[in-house]
Amino acid sequence: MPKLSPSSAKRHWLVKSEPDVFSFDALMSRPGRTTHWDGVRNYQARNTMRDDMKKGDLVFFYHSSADPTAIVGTAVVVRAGYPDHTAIDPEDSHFDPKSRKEAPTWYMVDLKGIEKFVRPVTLAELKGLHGLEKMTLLQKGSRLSVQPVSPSEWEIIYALGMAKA
DNA sequence: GCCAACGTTGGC
DNA sequence: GCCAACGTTGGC
Repeated sequence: MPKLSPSSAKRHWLVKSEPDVFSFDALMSRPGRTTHWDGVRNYQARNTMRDDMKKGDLVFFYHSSADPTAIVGTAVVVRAGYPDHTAIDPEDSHFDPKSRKEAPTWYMVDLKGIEKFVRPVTLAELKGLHGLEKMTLLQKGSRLSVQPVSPSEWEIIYALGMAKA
């Protein structure tokens, strides 16, 4: 028998990062391959991190403003949403005077890198794949930096990323 | 560097 | 509540 699953099924997500700012390799080089996903200042992405991302959920790591733009690896949520302390630090570039310690506006999660893809799965390639027509990343004008990935989308992309060339 | 698309702010 | 102006994102 499989282990009893928690109350809700594991979900899948995608986070964007500019590799010049914080790359997947940088994540894998951190102690414990783990980082705070801080600095997100968009309400929809905030809601996702605060309300929906749970420990154990799997995450694609996407390089934006890169050459090429691509999904480059996987991570796992190791801590669910909690207040983003950079929002209440006046010295921090992500400081937001509207956020207060007693009533945080912004949230973050902790991510741990799992696997670097054998090869990047580029945005250009994703656009041509059957089964990804509804993927949030591929919707016109989509700019969400934290977004959902469906189980079938995850399967298609993961298989490509981990396939021996 | 350009610019389309989006989110936020603030005047009214 | 409307909407113009502005700032940001992010592909190209």
